[in-house]
Amino acid sequence: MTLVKVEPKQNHLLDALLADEFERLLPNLEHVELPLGKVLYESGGLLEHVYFPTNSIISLLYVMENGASAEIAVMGNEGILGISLFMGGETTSSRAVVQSAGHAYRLKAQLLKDEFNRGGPVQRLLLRYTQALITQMAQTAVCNRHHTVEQQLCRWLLLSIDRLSSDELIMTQELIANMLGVRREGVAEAAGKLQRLGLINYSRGHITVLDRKKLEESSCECYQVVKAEFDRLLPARHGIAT
Amino acid sequence: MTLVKVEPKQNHLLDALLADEFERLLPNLEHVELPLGKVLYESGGLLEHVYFPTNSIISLLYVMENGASAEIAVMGNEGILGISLFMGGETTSSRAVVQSAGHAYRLKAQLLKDEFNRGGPVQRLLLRYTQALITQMAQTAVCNRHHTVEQQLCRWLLLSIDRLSSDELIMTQELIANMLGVRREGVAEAAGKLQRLGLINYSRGHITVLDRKKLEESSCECYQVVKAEFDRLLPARHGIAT
DNA sequence: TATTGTCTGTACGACACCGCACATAATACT
DNA sequence: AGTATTATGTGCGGTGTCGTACAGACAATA
Repeated sequence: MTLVKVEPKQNHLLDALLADEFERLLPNLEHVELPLGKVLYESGGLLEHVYFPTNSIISLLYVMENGASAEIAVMGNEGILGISLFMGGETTSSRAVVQSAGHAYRLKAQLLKDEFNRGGPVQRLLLRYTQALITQMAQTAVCNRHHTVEQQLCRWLLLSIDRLSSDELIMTQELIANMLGVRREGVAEAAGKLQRLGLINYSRGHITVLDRKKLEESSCECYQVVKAEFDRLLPARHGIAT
Repeated sequence: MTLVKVEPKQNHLLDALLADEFERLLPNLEHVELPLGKVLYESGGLLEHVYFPTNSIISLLYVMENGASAEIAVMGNEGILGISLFMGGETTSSRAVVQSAGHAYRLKAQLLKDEFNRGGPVQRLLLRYTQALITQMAQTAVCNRHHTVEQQLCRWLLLSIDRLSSDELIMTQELIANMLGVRREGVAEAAGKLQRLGLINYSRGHITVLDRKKLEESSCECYQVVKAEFDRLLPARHGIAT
């Protein structure tokens, strides 16, 4: 996998779409840079573009009245940001934040909506992705209820490196805490333990996954459930078929 | 509102669908009884029918490997059970259980799928409902992270009576505990407090909401967020328009 | 080099919830 | 009526997380 060459192929969903009649939209794709922390959608705001991340990660974050937050879902090069556009809601009650800096292709909202409304394979693929996203949200709810910070941290790290095709993350513990909806100290404790066990290496905002296998073992079942569902609904990377 | 007369109108979504070209499906609607605890879908199983609850409530429940459970979403006379059918997944990783006994109309899976694939207003309405459901799931995730059992119990009671158009529930604390993913004792404690405050009346499986207003005040913001989103996406009850 | 700001590690009491055990109360059964 | 079953209330120690506070470590900059 070439991570240097930047082209639409780097987003699997976009790649699959382009393989089909979606191709005519290619000139409308805009390659944009997404700096860490940038807010792409604000809760309740209008969606002007949809985003296909390539080497970036975007978090859907819900921010409560008292300022506390929790991550709802995360999307990277496997998906698209902005599903509420074609789902008919036009807006969401959550915020979209760049969790890992990188790039994405973006497309004017109306163009994607038109394409979706044509029905056919493009629509089916987008809906399948949405279903995968629903599974992720549901599992997040379960995970928040039953699992420890350490387990959740493992799950979160795995979901992140999967979407980066890399084993290094640029991410402070403070930010991870915001995502998981826990205290920074809780993340520090859990991360410290994982580091002592040799699963990861943590140093001032740079996390490196050293032992992916053991990380999966330390994670709760939620990671596997979500991954399996994504693999099932969005197999390989091409072919909108069916 | 006539709760005695049983007809498709008693499900708002179905009602809206029937108002349109969906009418031809009327003879295919089957009126079924849903006893408490009946499992309509099992995790990973195939969906043979979709259900439009009238005076019943259905819970989407995720059951973990160790047996612990958590409610993902709840649906009543405002919605439909079986969205993963037209979303393309065919199956879900959660279980659908009757949380409050009653009735529903059901329809063969293929018939709904065909109707959905025609596109147009029927499809748009089903997708808008799905988006509302997504909001509910997302809010459940947040709620599980940040709110107390007491707050969640209030939210849960409100969501339930809204879907029954009644102020009485038939539901043991044990079952509520399963839904919320907490211990029965936790529910007992919270319910006891609400009862002492005069908000509800609890007696061996019969809950009566006495002071709905105060119940809303004791609930977390999650209830209002979900309700507002349902009202926004599925206004009034008729008219598929737009 | 020195200083400042950022990131991380650790400690302590408080609190919510858990798991367990058991007592009480209401209902169903015979 | 008496008995069994089910539903609910309560208490206890244990644990995970919170809120707060603070100290150390590293990085950037001057």
